[in-house]
Amino acid sequence: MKSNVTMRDIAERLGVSSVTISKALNDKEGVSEELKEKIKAVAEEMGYRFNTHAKSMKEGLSYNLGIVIPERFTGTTQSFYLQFYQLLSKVLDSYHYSGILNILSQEDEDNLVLPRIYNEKKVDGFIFLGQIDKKYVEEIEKIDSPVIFLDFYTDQNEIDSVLTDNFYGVYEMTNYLIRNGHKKIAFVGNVYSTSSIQDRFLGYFKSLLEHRINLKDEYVIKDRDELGRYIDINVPEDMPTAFVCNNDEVAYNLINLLQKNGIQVPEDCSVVGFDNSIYATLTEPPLTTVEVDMEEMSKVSVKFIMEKLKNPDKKYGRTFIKGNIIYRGSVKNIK
Amino acid sequence: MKSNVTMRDIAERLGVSSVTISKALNDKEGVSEELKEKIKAVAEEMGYRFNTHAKSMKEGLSYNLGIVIPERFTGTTQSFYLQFYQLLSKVLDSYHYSGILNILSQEDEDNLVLPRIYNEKKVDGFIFLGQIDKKYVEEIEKIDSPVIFLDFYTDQNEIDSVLTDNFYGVYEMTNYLIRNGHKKIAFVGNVYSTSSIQDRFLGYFKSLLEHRINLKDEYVIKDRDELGRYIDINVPEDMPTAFVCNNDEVAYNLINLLQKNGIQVPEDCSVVGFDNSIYATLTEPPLTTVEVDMEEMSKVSVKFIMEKLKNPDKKYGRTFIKGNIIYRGSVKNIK
DNA sequence: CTGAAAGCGCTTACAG
DNA sequence: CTGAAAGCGCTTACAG
Repeated sequence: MKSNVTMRDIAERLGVSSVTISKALNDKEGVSEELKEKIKAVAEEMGYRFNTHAKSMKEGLSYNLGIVIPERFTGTTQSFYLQFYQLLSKVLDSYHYSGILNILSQEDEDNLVLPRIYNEKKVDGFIFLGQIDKKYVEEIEKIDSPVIFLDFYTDQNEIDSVLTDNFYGVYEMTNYLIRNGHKKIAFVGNVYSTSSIQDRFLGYFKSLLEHRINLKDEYVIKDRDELGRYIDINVPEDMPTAFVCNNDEVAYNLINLLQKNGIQVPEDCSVVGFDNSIYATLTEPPLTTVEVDMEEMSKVSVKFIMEKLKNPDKKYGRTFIKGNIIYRGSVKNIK
Repeated sequence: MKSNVTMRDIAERLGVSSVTISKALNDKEGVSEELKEKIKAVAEEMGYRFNTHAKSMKEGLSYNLGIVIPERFTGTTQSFYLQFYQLLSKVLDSYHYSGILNILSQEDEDNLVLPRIYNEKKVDGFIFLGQIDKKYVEEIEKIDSPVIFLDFYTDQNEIDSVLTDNFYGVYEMTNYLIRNGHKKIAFVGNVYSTSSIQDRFLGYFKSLLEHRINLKDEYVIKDRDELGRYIDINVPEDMPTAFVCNNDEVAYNLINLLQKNGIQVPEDCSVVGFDNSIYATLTEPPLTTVEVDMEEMSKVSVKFIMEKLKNPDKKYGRTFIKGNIIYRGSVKNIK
């Protein structure tokens, strides 16, 4: 297969002009059906491959999107955002777009250096994943291409973001526990750590409020310090019948801790998580948890970018995508 | 920031030609140092962004590489290849290249459809990750751009591949067990399942041979059927003092199984894994295992592509990259 | 239905 | 040290 076959080559071979080739290959008006078929056949036969760069230059579109993940979210055990990238990549494919991954180094983030792919016009827009430094967000706002933030928002800036509905996810989960007869329900997570955890806590709190259950101070249990480092969990003296954990990993740790102390899950006490990550299937019993709808979030993010590409002034603000409760064995009906 | 600033705009502003701008911005010969500095300053000030597509069209290079992962390796729990993509992406960055992820759907693999990014000339070469159908490999060989296979090889074809050294990894691990006094050593894995597992088994076998230890049939224990589905592990009657597992997940399952039967690790018996995946840190005690050197494998793969780009006839064949043994608590010295 | 002309934004010889 | 000309491979009006 020779790679240097151009439309002109096909044109010469058929004794027509390259304009006609372009029209035929792009299924545009103005070429007879017969000629069109012939052109397509010859193109195939000659091993013709379309040169996107020529089109890009004409149109000013690259048909690529930049997906940016800050370096600190890319450890060996953290595949959450990579998973997102993979889904985004699939969605982009359906728009005939491609995704370019850009790991944002801590250095570039600190020095407010925008991604190289921006300065080289390699992409038509960006999706930024995860929490990003405020100053850097201000820098991003200067970008004159569509930008969507996925799984992050900040009130400081006018940004469009697509988020998982932390609040309602935990709200519904807590309702579910209450329907199963639980009243002594604890929340595990540091409310001052991230706004996701804060929202999850508030969902739990709203459910308690609606059911006239008092929020007890000792039932809000820290799992990490304010810098995000995990600390030992202190099980309260007055044992709850259920624990709402801010994520699956914490639920996993908690269950191990409880079992070491001879407390059986779910017989003696129920535990629920959030994320439906690998940890949710590693506990015995497996965790009832909230599955983040990454697929829907990816679809919505890309759709927004495409709309903004057509209409740059379009604003979306914050868009919340509901997750689904995955029912497994870690909750007991105690009615 | 206006995006439509071109070299010509800078040229007009400074009363020089766009050729001079090009030379200055690319640090080429033929522009006085003084003018060069001035041009760079004005470019910065005008918010100039380089248009890669124009360069690509001239040179026939896209400065992008396609990273292809078959769909079946992309489940929620399988982040191994995504991890690779991330590392590759970083390495590519140092070459001023970008990586475009392409999930190869089962349908396209079955129908021998090459990635769209190939037919659109969006990339200068490909790195294929993981095992791929023979017929599809034959199709890939027709690609007239550099191709490297990462973590896969087949004798059927003349392909260049970068592989983890399964053989020597397990060989050294088994030697390590023997140095610690173990003689009754079992291997856990189905030798007929994949060639990686086969090679790991052979490494184990070589170590036994060198130490004049007989290979016992009942010490080669199946963990899955030939289609790769996990089956129950049968612990042999004559209990080994150590188990060499073909990967960490299997080691994790084995340890759980042993502990359920009242056998303590490493007190009663030692267990080692392979991969240094998340499972290696989830066991109690954590697993002594072989860490695949993904970083080095990524570096080598990209380097090969770059060399092949300069010299298309260059052949590398199979390149093995050694992993490192990570020593943790799952092995006991029984001397 | 078909095509000649111009242009997208660079870079590469080559001439001065 | 500086620049005019040509070309990379398409597409978009416009003319016939």
